[in-house]
Amino acid sequence: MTTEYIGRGDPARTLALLWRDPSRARERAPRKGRTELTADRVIAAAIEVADAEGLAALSMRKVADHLGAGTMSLYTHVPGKAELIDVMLDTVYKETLTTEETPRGWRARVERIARDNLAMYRRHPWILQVAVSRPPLGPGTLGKYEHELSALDGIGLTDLEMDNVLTLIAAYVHGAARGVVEAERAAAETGMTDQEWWQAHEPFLTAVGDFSAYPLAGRVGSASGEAYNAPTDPTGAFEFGLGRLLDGIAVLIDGR
Amino acid sequence: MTTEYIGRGDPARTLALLWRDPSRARERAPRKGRTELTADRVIAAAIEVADAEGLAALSMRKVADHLGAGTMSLYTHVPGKAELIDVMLDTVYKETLTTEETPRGWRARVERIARDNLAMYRRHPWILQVAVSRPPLGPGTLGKYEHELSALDGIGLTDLEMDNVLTLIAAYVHGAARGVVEAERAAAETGMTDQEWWQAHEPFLTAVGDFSAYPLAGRVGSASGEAYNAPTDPTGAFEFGLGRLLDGIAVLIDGR
DNA sequence: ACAGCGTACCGTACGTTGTACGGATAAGTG
DNA sequence: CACTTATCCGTACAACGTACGGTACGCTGT
Repeated sequence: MTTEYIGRGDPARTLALLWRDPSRARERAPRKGRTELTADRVIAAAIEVADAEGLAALSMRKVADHLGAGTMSLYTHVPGKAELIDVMLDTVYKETLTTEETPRGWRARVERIARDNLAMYRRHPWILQVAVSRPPLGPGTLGKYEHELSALDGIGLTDLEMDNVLTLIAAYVHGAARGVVEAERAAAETGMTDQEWWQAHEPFLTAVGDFSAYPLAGRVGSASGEAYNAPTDPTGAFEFGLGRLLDGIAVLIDGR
Repeated sequence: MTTEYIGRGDPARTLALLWRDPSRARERAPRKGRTELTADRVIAAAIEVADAEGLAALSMRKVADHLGAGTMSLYTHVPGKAELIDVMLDTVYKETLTTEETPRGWRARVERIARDNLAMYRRHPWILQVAVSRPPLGPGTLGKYEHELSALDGIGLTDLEMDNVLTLIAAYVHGAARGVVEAERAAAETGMTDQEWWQAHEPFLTAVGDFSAYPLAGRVGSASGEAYNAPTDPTGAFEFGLGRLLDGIAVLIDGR
């Protein structure tokens, strides 16, 4: 059921929040007997709620409850929900910037990027619902872009090609991750396993009748059904697609 | 700002609606002086609203107003909003099944599928927000699957590979289409052109300061900025990615 | 012609959402 | 000890999906 979201707040307010200076965070002492509310705590709590219950269930009231604060208190630290989501996104991007050693060879590096992104979507599935064009220009977003560009630098691609390759990977991983994540969470959200879902549909479906118009769908559908014991196998599909994708990029790079 | 949606209704009710028999639609005459309300009219109106204003703005009240009916009258013909969205999706899939002649050669056929899907997302951007796993098992969805499988039949792929290739394409096109569509609609939805958006961010951004940590991002970003006079060029990115994707699939097919 | 029934239609109401507004409280400052 | 200012939050409003119950009218049986 689950309504979903696209973050789009006031640019200036969002930027101020994104680049807020943590060094001079507290100039005033917190009120006695209170755990102080800060932008960081609000953002962290919001991410927790979104991780656990999805963007649909992310409400200002729920975040406030999570913090033991009044709903309207959040607005002291965050301009509104749209801006909050923008900042949540940038915060997660920041987290994903691990300092692991980078593999040798562009193919291994690109593969790593793809897998890191998939892992991020798995940890924070709500990110799949947040708009991407005109991203929040925060340290996390810029850092992630820089990091991913570095995987492609110096192997003979033009700047435009580097950008295009990253866009290609981002598009693919986003799409494939949707499949993986939705399959993972489908059972929990609908209260039905894949098996139960099929069992709920099948009797009705066969009752409605004539599927001779869909011979290929029947053949291929039951082939993958038998192989995975589920309507689809998103993780296997991710691996397959990633392989083809890297092959296609290799044609470009190795052709030089 | 815009909340978004994932359709997930009661399976049995959705199926009944999906496979409803149009031949015996009306057994009772419409009430005098009224244009009769039907499931088809509700669905069509809902698609119109979603096309024009986005899934965020799709409300039962608005659909009813569009039809000159009371809000609760919709529930006579449609079980609820979640089911309505499922059926809207299947209806659009049905529309896209054109009977154009299929090109010769798998590459041209797959390219056509990708472009057809992009065109569909452009016409009905809200589809990008609707969940895909456990799709509505209606005539449109099945027909679309069958149609796309037929482009890959008989060229030496296993059934599983055929399914995986389609999943790959669907994932990529979905991701790329998001970029295209969001760029197209960003101006309208935020009331700012790309230029204005940059102008709103730039002064603040340079004021915040030090971007020496992002040398590649700066170089590549301004390279594509100069080339397209915009932060990104999603349509060009779509073309580039599609080319690489087809190259990668060719490695698999031609390698046989 | 008329009674009775079943369906189509819809007004009202409830709980939930984001957030504008104004009031309360307390830390910092003179 | 007054005054300023930032923090915190209670109340209120409009918009949402939809449960519930009522009304009105076409159809069927007599």
